[in-house]
Amino acid sequence: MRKPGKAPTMSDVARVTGVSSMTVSRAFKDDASVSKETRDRIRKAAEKLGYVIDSTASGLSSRRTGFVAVVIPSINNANFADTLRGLTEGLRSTNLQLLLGYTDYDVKEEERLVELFLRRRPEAVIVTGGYHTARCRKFLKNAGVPVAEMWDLPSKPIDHVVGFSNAAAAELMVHHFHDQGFRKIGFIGGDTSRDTRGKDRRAGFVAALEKLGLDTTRIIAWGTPPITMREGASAMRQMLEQWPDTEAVMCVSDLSAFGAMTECQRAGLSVPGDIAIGGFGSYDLSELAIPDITTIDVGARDIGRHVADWLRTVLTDSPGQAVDSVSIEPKLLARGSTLRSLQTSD
Amino acid sequence: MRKPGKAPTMSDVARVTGVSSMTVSRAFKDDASVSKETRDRIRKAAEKLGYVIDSTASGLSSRRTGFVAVVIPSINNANFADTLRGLTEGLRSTNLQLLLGYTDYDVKEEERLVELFLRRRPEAVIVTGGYHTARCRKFLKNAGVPVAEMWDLPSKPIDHVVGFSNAAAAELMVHHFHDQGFRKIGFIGGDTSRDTRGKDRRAGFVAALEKLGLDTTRIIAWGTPPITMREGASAMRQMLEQWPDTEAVMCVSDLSAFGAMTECQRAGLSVPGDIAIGGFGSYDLSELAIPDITTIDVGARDIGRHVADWLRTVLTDSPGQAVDSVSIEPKLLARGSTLRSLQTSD
DNA sequence: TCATCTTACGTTAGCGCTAACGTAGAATCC
DNA sequence: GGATTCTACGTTAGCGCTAACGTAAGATGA
Repeated sequence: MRKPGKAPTMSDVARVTGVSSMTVSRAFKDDASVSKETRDRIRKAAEKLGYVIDSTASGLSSRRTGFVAVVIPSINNANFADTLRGLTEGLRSTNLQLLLGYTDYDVKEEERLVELFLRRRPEAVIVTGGYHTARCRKFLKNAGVPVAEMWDLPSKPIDHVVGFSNAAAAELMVHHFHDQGFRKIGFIGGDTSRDTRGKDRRAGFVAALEKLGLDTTRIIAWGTPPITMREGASAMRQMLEQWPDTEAVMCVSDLSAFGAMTECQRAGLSVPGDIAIGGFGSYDLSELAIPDITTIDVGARDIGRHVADWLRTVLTDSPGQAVDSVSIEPKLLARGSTLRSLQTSD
Repeated sequence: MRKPGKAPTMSDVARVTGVSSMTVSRAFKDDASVSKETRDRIRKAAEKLGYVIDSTASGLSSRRTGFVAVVIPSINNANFADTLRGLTEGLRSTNLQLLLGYTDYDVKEEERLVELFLRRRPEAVIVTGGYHTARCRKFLKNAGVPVAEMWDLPSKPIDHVVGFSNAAAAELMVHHFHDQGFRKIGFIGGDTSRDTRGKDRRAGFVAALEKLGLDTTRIIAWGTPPITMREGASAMRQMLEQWPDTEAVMCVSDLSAFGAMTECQRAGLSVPGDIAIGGFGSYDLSELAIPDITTIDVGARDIGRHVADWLRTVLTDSPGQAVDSVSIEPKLLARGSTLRSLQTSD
């Protein structure tokens, strides 16, 4: 820790280099008109002084903070991590910085975060999902900056959208089960009051079963989202107790699917011989597990990339030409956990 | 998006409520002396106007930004997520906000992030690990704010430290292997040029083997940290090819351990019957896997909590009384993947 | 009863930076 | 060769807020 006095300012750098502070300011921007020698002199003096430009002050003055507020449900989730990766990569060429927050799947916490973040005057706000508290919606609408909702296709978008239909994705899995000859199909997910994307998946699951004329009662809701592997295992235990003749189970995520599958295996059931299991999210885990787990790839990284593309257009390149919202097409990855034809003899 | 004009300021709120902007400022702080009625009137007017206080300006003026910069290697890692959770919980009572960045295990990227973050004038900086570029160290030392290094016990700490010895943790695993009667012991990890904690674990592994007089050559370095499940599987394939008589393998993380274990199982080897496998980090996965995987719990959440405790002391409560650095004691969790006595007959 | 304290505000002067405009000197043009 | 353009800076004002200080009116004390 540097003790003596306060941090050096631009005028300090200006003084030692014999220029005005405005020239120092210009020397720290890319497009400004400063001669190369002057710029190098200033930069060198700044580095020697330990000067670091103060974004707080420059943001106030220029009215450009360089912040993009991003709110995701969880920081420990391969899918959202992929989206963030796409975002980060797409914004690397800009000088925008992510102001990142996670809600733990709580819209009230989202509201709190959005308010906190808006105080920082971000140049754009990116939220996950299309469900928000009324107050949060108001904040986002009044923010005066571009807003993107991702990972969902809200019926009443606030502004820009990059997402997919969770219900349609769930339908993919149901149809796959049906194609494989399964008829007694269950669903494992968390408490739906929080995870709205999980709720949409479950709704899509039920709707698809109804269209096929199948039983829609085999549903276990267990645990607070994000539902863990352990909770997936507990849920499967309940499922087997309540409906022992279940032929296939769709899980709200790959993690719970893995937990459910290991629970079956511990109970002496063969997957998919005795019961088929599908997941959601295309985690590494679902590819490595034995058997590998059928899942749905939602193109998480693409979501981030699309959001970044839109951001660059709106914030820098050409603010005029609006980019349309993007609808991602989820893909089913059929694997061993639901394919009896692939099953190796044990 | 609100189109007309600019965002309302404090003076706008002051005007409609008939007070000075200073009173509005006070109405948005907790400890200030404003009558309850005036405060309520101001708050109500502000909400109606859609006024949100501007932290950029207040930070510049008060020289307190409310930011705590946090740099972690990865956002998709249950361990660091737990640490962040501990931090977030510990700071909830304050009005400090995390400015979060991830390095992808790259110290050069850490340097870039630290410089970027210092521009925001955080009130403290928290970094992961004790290895930094020279320029990054200089930044941190000159920052003029408290700095914490976590997840490691650096020999030359910059300021505060909350961590554990990765080498000692690896030793725990080696001794466990030895106790179980294993002598031909291997190590699977990523490219050590990046993941310095992984490097320390490997060094501790080698040192422990040497002390026991065992062969230290069975080491596979494969993949860029964070090493994935898939890379763990590939590494195990190489291990079995090069040293088919290996009895036990320590993996740098639970993820690679799971990949390695499934690779063995696919190859028809029994775990732990033919080969024992240990992981690191105590992920959910290691408990659910079949068999469950012996691992090392490093108290990730405690690390975050301790850092938060220290932060509260240094930044608010009583800046004078220094808190000592904290050394966490990793714990070995012995499980099925290394315990032959527990093995069930297949 | 008057000095003293307390409460609840208002005034003034910046925090460190940059937008907008100004300008001297050199380069360019026909 | 005078008008014009360009390059490389400097000057001025102000972004929106708060620290520090000031003050009027009521409360308190002996």
